[in-house]
Amino acid sequence: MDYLNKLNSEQKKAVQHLEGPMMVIAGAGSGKTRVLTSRIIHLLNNNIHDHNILSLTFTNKAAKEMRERINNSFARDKTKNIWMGTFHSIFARILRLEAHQINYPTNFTIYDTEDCKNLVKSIIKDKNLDKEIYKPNLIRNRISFLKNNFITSESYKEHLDLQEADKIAKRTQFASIYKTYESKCKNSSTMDFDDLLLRTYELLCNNKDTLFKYQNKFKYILIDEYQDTNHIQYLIIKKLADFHKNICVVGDDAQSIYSFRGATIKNILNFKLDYPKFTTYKLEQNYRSSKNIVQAANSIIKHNERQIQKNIWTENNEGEKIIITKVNTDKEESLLVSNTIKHIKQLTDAHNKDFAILYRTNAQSRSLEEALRKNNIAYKIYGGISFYQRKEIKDILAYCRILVNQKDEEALKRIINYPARGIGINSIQKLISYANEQNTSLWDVICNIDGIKLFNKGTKNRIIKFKQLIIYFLEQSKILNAFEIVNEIIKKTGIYELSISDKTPEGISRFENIQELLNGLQEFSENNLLNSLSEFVNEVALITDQDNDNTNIRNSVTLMTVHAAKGLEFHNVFIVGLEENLFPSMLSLQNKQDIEEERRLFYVAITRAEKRLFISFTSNRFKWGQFINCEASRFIYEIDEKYTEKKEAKNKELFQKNIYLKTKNSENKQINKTKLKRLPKFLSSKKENNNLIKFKVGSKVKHIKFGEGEIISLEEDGVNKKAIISFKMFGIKKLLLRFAKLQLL
DNA sequence: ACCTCAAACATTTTT
DNA sequence: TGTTTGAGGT
Repeated sequence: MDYLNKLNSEQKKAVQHLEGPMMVIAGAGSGKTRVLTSRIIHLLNNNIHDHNILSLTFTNKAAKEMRERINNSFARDKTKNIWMGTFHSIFARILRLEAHQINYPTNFTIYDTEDCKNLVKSIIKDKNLDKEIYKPNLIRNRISFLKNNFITSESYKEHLDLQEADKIAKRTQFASIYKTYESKCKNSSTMDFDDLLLRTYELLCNNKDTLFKYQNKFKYILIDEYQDTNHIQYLIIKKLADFHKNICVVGDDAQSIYSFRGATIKNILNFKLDYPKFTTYKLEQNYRSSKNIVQAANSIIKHNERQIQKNIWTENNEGEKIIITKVNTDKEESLLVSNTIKHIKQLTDAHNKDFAILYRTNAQSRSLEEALRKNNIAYKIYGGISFYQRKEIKDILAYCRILVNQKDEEALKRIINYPARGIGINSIQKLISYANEQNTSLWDVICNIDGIKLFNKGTKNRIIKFKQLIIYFLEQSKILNAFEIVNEIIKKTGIYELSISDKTPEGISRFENIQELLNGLQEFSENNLLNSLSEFVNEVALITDQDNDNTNIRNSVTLMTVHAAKGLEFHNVFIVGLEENLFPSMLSLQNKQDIEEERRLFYVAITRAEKRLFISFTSNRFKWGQFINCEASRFIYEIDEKYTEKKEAKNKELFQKNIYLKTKNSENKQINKTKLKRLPKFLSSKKENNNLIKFKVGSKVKHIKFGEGEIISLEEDGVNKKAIISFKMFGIKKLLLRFAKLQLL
């Protein structure tokens, strides 16, 4: 009963709730993970079998953490049958078990976002469509959006509004692309991330026995980060929980920040409609942050209308006030941050790992990096391209994927001419077209290349050689483990030679990455003796960088976007770039719901801090080669002044003048002068000038994202000329003409 | 098949 | 501004 003693009364109630639907509203820093793990321990203590428990999380890391904590209290053999993992990994597991029911092989492989984009690209090319109208990224996103709302290419026909939108955007062939995309995935025995959810839902809808089987199996369902579930996830959960209704969802509506990828706060707000007899527990005590930080966060979030009422409080110390600083440029901001880190390290026993710098967009990291390097402060940037998405890694993994599933077309396309073996783009294109015509897989065409008259002798021989190479690896993979087969692949294909001989800095880093992959593989192979290659391929497809995180070992300052920081905590947090058009983001300004999401994002940022919080904004930001005039974010004015302090920076070199939040007029005059000086430079650029002048009130325009619209009015002149446009599909938006890239119709 | 250079593009991200 | 993409040359 040790685990119960560590809980407060509300946590205890939530943990001890055994039967029936329940929702835990867990404020930031309220011990959410502890409640989840304690609840699982409590279930096990009450003789509920491990194989009857399903626990869903959003990241592998969260799942791993929970499992570790549970294994501290229980012997492994009592917990090993808990189904604990991400939505995607759990559903992939179900789909592999039930593959025969949905006409898929068990060994299907998974397309990541890049593979999907390449597939869309090749479909568009194959259909001879204009890639200016059918932008691969846009099409992929739309397909993903539809799948996440349970709209298949078949049911798309029933959604007239969606078709209308495509018609307006002149994407009349969208439905056909979608359909081809679906059938190509099917024919290559591959699924994209969205399929893992969509196919699971279809499986549960179409196979009553299977549904009963899993409804019965999962007597207790726990879901973490419920506010981030999207529609299809909601549908699946609802189906699975429908029989026992022992569903426990944990989340915080105030931390819902993923609506741009389909998460809907509705799922948490409407929980009561699906489970009228539910119980709510509110975890309102914050164990993480000082009083100042908690109350400042409360003062921000209360500006949101759509939320569940709660009162987050803490017994922690008052703490230091939040320091808000205004600077002139992003460069100064970076210096301010790095100097402050240095300063705190001198005054206290803080280490690099106790600091985090959070920003709205990845692009902001550059100047911060520079300043940290200058000050010799070790840092680590999160985000950007993850390990498994690096070209050199994906190329090797593509060989692995082919060995697991020869129909995996995107994998085959990656390796057929890598390393270069004289099978050029033309030959590959011919192979693909032929495969499409014959409605067969690329690999089948390669296997039967002898009977096909499309190629000359040389090309044919090279293709046959490639085929023999793959067949050799296939043979070898029967006797070698994952580590050994990958070793064989990189030696035999020449990838090893190729990468070790590249002595450029990038080449060396690529070689190191390959080494790291091999190290990981060796460890994996030792732990998974059976079928290790296919298991490795399956697992790796759903793994991300954040899962192998090693911040604490490396003792460096953390740089990341606010999104990436969710769930983490640091003693000292810097939130930089608190400016209108940046945080809140420009694209969110016209829409109240989007602004509320940005506010939640700011709330998440604030609540990462345990002891000290620093917020800064600049009046000029260098962006895309130009200085942009900025004003303080509205969010700064929303923090109750009781908890903040507008402070003069210590470094005289940085701050010759007193720079305070509210010195709006005097400060800005100075800045406007510098801005004006730069103006002629922009105006002398003919292209820029013409582009801006041609837009008049009443002009019909087209925007890349918002589609067609009409300019209602114009504001300001010169570089900052803005247009208020009424879009047919997206309503009224205010856009900076310089960035909007509007097309005159 | 490889290189070079200019144009285009760039806004949050997990699986 | 930096990076990526693709066109055009060899």
